[in-house]
Amino acid sequence: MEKKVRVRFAPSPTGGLHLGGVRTALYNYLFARQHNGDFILRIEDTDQSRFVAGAEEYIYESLKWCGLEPDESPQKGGPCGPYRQSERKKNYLKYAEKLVETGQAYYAFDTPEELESMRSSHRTASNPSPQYDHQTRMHMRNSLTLAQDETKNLLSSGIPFVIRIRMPENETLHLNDMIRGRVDFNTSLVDDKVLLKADGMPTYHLAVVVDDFLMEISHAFRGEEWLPSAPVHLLLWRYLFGEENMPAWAHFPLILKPDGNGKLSKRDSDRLGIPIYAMDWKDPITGSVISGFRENGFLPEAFVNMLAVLGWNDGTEQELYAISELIEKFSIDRVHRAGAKFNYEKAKWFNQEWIRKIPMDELSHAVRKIYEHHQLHIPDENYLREVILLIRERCHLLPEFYTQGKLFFKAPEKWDLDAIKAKWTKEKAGFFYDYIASFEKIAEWNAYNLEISFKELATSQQIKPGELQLPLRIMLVGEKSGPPVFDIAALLGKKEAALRIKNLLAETGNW
RNA sequence: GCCGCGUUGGUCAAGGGGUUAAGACGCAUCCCUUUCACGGAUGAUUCACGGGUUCGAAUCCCGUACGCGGUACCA
Repeated sequence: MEKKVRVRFAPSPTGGLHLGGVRTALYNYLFARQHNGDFILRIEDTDQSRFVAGAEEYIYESLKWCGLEPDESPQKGGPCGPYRQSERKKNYLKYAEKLVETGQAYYAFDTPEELESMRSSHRTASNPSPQYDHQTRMHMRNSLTLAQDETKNLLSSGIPFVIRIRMPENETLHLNDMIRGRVDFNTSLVDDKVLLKADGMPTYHLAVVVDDFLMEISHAFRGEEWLPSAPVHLLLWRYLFGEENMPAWAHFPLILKPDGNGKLSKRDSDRLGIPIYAMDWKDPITGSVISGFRENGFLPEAFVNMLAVLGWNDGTEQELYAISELIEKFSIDRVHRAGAKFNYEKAKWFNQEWIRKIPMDELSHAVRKIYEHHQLHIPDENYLREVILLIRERCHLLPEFYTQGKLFFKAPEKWDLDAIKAKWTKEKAGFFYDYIASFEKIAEWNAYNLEISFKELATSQQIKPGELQLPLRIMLVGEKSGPPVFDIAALLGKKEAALRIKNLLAETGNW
């Protein structure tokens, strides 16, 4: 019988959720959904010293914003709880001890100082980082080198100890990665990783394996940085639960910084002025804020879409996908093997596309929040929608709905006078007075009629209509740019349009 | 150093023995618009290098270079 698909996203709560993390979560989610499986959030907080308050909630909220709500999580619970490794501490010791009994692991009593002295004494130019491995382990203080009673005594005396895996010598391990195919490792080249730390907490290596087993994880997907330690996990599965029960592995490529090389990091956010977290993350210790896509005006649909195709495509020319479509079309074997540089310009393009794509209800809700935040008075929903219709195609980021749309709610406070002053004449002023007067005769107040009467009047006064358009624009909105002038005037309404024209006309009297 | 993973325009990428080597972002020019955008058209910039295998290599093989990741009682 087929094993039920269960996929976990297992971040450590040491800060915000960067792009690589969200993408891993996304791919995990997509795979789970397309196989009708479960998507699980498991918090890997076994390193208490690096634990950052609030980070766990932040991760959960970020996932929710992205539309990737887990089925099981510390917040929601589930049949395999608890979902925080720190609360599962009691699970791990027995497995580590079992490995010691079978000779596949051993107790080690070396102090940090002793470890450091081993490393420094073995350090050479050709071996800058000596490992605790088959070559050095017999020179250290552990249950392999100590007499049995001595080990027993040390253990019962309460002296701190760790349990390390005993890597076999010269064995070739094959990992079948869903993205990379077969990857070979020689066990002699992998060190005797600590499995259980002196504080009784497991390291990641023991914890993933035990938890993946206990939580019946069927597919284990994570970032490429984990590939080098995969042989340890493989061996642990073989020793503890049987290799045949091991989840299928896939290691996703890294997301690289936009300039230069290397993994995208939170420092790049400030340096380049770009968001790299899903949502703003405020570090509770330093108080510094790493900016997020949400606060920069991204739609979650766009953010997720952009991330999905950064390192994956379905082989067609399609680039725009709703999450439901991604569930349908995503396939792990089409995920790229190479890391991808993050490109903020392209990210903005995705957002622009999604601003056009989402339903008006959703957009108007988001835009209303922005306007209310800026304390703009919205007369009614219909007016709001008319404004959105007019400027929607011009916006890349949500805050632009404010910069481009505020003129519909608030008269300009200053005008770009330089744009019209030089070519201004008394005749032009006269034209605008007449134009306002003509408003009363316009049968139906709309952009088309406004334009027709504007042009007719201009022609009758022997002024080129083109020369009058820029002044009209400045009168209405203060700036040279924006949607078509007559559309603006139409939407503003007769009274407001006339008022704005008069205001500037009063100003021109001083020229 | 050692181990692992990579390498198609500036960026994301399709293509997996025969292609004029797709497409998108960005850039440039032009058109549309008497604004700015949007849109449309056109263009510049590519298979890391060296050897093989083959009638034929971006594609297969071997080297090399370069980049990244790992080499913690961090995840």
